Amino acid sequence: MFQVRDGELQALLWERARAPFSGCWSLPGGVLGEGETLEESILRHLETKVDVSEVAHLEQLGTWSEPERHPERWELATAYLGLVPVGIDPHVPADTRWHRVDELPPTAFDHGAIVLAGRERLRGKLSYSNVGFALAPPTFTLAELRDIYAAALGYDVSATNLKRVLVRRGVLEATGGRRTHGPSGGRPAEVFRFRSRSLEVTDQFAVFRPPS
Amino acid sequence: MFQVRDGELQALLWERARAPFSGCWSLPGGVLGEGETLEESILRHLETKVDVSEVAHLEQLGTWSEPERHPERWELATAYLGLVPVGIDPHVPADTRWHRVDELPPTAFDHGAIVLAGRERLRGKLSYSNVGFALAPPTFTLAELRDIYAAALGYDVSATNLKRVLVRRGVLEATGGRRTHGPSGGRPAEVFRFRSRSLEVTDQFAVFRPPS
DNA sequence: TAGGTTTTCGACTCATAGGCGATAACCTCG
DNA sequence: CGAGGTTATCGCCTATGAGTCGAAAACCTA
Repeated sequence: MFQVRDGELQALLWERARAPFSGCWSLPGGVLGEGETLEESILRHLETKVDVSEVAHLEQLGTWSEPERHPERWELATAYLGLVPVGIDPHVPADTRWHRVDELPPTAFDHGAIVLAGRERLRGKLSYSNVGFALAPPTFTLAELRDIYAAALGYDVSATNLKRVLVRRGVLEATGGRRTHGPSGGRPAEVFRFRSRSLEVTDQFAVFRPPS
Repeated sequence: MFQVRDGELQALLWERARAPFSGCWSLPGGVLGEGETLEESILRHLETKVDVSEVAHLEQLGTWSEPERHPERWELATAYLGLVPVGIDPHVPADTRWHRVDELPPTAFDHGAIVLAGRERLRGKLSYSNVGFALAPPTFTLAELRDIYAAALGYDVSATNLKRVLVRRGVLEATGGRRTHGPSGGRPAEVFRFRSRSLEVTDQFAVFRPPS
């Protein structure tokens, strides 16, 4: 589970009280039940940590199978990538905390590598899809969206260019409203929203394609 | 396993002799052994069908977990995408055949959907990576490479543009050799090869990025 | 109403992609 | 050996999308 918090990309982890990896931080999840779908299972285990209705996007990341990943048992793990919009502060249990992806604490198993794989997946999709909807609140100004993209991508982003690109692609649309920033004044910003709140991929990256 | 054969993208399938899905066509694979990596397992099962040293690229595609996918048992499947270069004609058992992905025969389980998911993954990566190396022979002319791309992508491709794009990206390089086409004459074509024969992703698709 | 602040717009440059005709370099056949 | 056919390649053009930057717009406070 990823969320942009305090201007940085953070991941939800819980601290293990028992061996193996006691004291290390671990991804939320658990054992797959018989006759259960992987996605059902993820949501079932997630419910013990957060309100799953706040998860705006969920997709399968991959399956890790190295036998050494677990010191005691032979156990595969299928990881999912989940995104929570900014502005939501889900209630989490005492052993569970958000951690900056850039400075992960010691992690259990291969969970550190899985988190980094999830970040790369997210970064790629931000460029060629509308996944941003799952990180952004329902409506937002361009400055706010720029900060979200910058946090997730890890580098500065120009608000001018971000708007042009996303509007041209039909990903963003103006709500018509305006919002003023704070006590310091400044021109009120236009308020935008994502046209769709389900994953859509930009087809423009199909290269070598003759314009039909 | 995909290969471009007779100018079309084809997938390797074997015909089931026993229930369930007797007479339907099935993906090569089998049950994961204890303490085995998924990739090791795939290669082990594949060895009974083809010479695995001819597989130029192998990557995990995803894990399918719907309980209804198997009529008798509860069974997950992790699928891999493998690519074999043109020109190789691996010896396969009697029950195993290549099938055009565009006209799949009746398939067992959800294997039809898995094949189509693999094709989409391949099509995407052809645009933003050098995966072509795994479909092309060691050296080739541009006309040959164009035909491979056209077969995999499903639409015509211009050789002029293909060369320009792949050379600019540093994916292709000329060997210096030339090759003449056949009895009908014509200017001899330049011979190319892929600069690298392992997967490399074009970074140009990271949009919103200021040129550092 | 002046000055500060933030947002937005427009003009420009740049890089990559795609189209098309011209030319190059081979063949075969008379 | 030259004419005509065939295939490959190159050069020039256009189109499109991305990135930069400065100017103007629209708010605030003093």
